[in-house]
Amino acid sequence: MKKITIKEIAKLSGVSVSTVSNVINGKGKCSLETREKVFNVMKETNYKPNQAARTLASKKSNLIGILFPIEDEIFRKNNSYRKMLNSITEELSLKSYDLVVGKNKPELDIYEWSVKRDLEGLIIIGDIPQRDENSIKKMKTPIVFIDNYENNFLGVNYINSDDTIGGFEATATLIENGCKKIAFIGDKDLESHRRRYLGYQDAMIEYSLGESKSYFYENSYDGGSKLGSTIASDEIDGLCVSSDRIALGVMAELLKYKKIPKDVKVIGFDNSDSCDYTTPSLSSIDLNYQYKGRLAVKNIFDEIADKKFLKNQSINLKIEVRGSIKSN
Amino acid sequence: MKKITIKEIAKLSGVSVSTVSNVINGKGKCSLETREKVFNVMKETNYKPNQAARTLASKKSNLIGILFPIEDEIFRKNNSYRKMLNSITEELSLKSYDLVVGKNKPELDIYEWSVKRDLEGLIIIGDIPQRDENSIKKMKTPIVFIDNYENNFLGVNYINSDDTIGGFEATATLIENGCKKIAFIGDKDLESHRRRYLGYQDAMIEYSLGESKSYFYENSYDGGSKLGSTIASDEIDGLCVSSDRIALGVMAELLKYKKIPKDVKVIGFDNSDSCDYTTPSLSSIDLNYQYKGRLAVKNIFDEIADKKFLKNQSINLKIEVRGSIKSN
DNA sequence: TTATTTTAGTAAAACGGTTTACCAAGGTGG
DNA sequence: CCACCTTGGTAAACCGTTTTACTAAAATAA
Repeated sequence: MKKITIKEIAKLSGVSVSTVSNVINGKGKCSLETREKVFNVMKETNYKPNQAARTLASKKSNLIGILFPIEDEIFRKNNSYRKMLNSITEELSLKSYDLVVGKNKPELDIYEWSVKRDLEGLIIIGDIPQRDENSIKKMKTPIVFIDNYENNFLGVNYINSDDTIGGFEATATLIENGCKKIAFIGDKDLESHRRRYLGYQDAMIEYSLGESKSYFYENSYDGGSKLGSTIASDEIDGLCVSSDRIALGVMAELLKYKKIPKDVKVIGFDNSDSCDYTTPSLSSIDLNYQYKGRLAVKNIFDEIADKKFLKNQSINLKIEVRGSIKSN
Repeated sequence: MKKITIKEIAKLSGVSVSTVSNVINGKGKCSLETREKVFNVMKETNYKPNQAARTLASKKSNLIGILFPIEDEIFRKNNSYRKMLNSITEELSLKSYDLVVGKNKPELDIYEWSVKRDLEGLIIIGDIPQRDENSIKKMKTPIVFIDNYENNFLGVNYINSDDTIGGFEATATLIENGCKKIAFIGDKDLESHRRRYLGYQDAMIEYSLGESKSYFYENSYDGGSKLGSTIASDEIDGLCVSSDRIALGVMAELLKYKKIPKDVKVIGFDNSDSCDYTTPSLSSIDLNYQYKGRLAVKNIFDEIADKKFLKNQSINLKIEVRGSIKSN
């Protein structure tokens, strides 16, 4: 069976190759009549243009790249990876684009990768090392950073969770549920946690509550667990915890001394799956990765289409109220 | 700055384009001298061959595709997605391949997608609908199925967890830790659970223990939770549970009546993150997705290189013993 | 010595599209 | 009626590689 190419289609529909190309891409002028004929032939023969040839000729690969962080704090302990990937591929598929996943390691030169594959856009999760900064600057195609707290490039779109507001809302929720002595727990080494702490402080001021003790510890279950008894003795009645992991650790220990949510109410961050698997279940702030992914793709398409794009975009966070705040 | 192509390299090193191509691909004959000269010029100019052109000319895209299940039972509640993706891209990067993620939805014709992108191989997770079967049969490039329990194609490589053995090992571990009356819990609708049940039965026979009651329920935390009190009254001392999700539900409820692991020992499947976030922590069988991903890529490369490949491969599962079996 | 093979390399034809420059025919305005 | 635009379409160049078929020179065999 002869391979069916654009030439074949041209021959079968009695027009030139360029006309077929024009029909495919909706460019140039062409009568309705010939357009239909060409479409019919394409349908009958089940012709699909070869992507490599198109890419070579037009520099349009219909491909955007993604790089995940090597050490990924956020993705390590929940399935945001999956949610975001799903929303990205969903959005891309609407325009027949595909997603290519690069291996984010030192050997990879981001710029060269993107040129080699003719990527039309790039999504990068997390901060990037200094070594990559030059690559980024050279890039001619749209770039979107997600969860990048550190680097600061021009002409690059940043998508970040609105952590400060998230911290505020989390705290406000506790207050509105009757808490007076609210503590914050977070990891000082993480910018996201520091921002959430700011939001927490804002809320305490806003609601005229003195700032209670706050605890900074490594972002781990055991870390939280170790804090449990301390918190019990500190007569805290509300806990705004900057990660579910810590929160679950704290809760497990704290439950030995106090009732949750009766004595102490707890809210975490990440809305990871584990939140549902404790008693009481853990209320949490959802980081909305599904939306982040979707937005990243939209931004890239907008920029490809030469529309204006926003330089910084903050993502609203949503609170999932569960048993650790309200018992039903 | 002039764009640097293979022609440029040829000119600068005073050889023909074909010689440069040969040097790049290590084909044909060529003196050490010219080889070095060409390499030097390539290094100086920082030349990287354009992938689209290579693909067009050679049909080698250095790209393999992956399709995740639309409704993914296994990936829904843990981060195997991430682990597998990491091991796949890691393995691919060793040979400068990239991974392209397709959106697995009805509109996607798997075969056409793979032809359009000149994919050199395809990894498909989970069962596929009948509609796709023809696509698979047409495919000329290697395919690897992971976690496909339903379809049965020739010339396709299947990678599956050895669920039966997993069920056996899980049960054996309970027995070796002193359990006598061991129950199995699983979801009858899931083939993986059914296989684990077989392994459970094998073990009970092997160790000359009468099969105790087994429970079948939907694969959910609440489902497990509802079973908790029943199990408490059934005087069970060991539980082989076919998913962490159910297991965590059971444990939460069961803890109201019994001590774990003293009175009842529990083991789950999936080794999800949540296992660490309970007291006691949940022992679990790891499904080894990291290895599955790695193996899938290796199989594809082997088949590309025309080596023999195994038609069916079973993946050993590893037990993570935690607090729900042994207290330390 | 001559015939034959090997080595090192080349020119040109693919690969399968897009894009540019151009053209003939038909319509329009002055 | 002529000059000019619009419409519908084409031929050929081009995108950046790989691959095929071929050759001149050097090495080896007879």
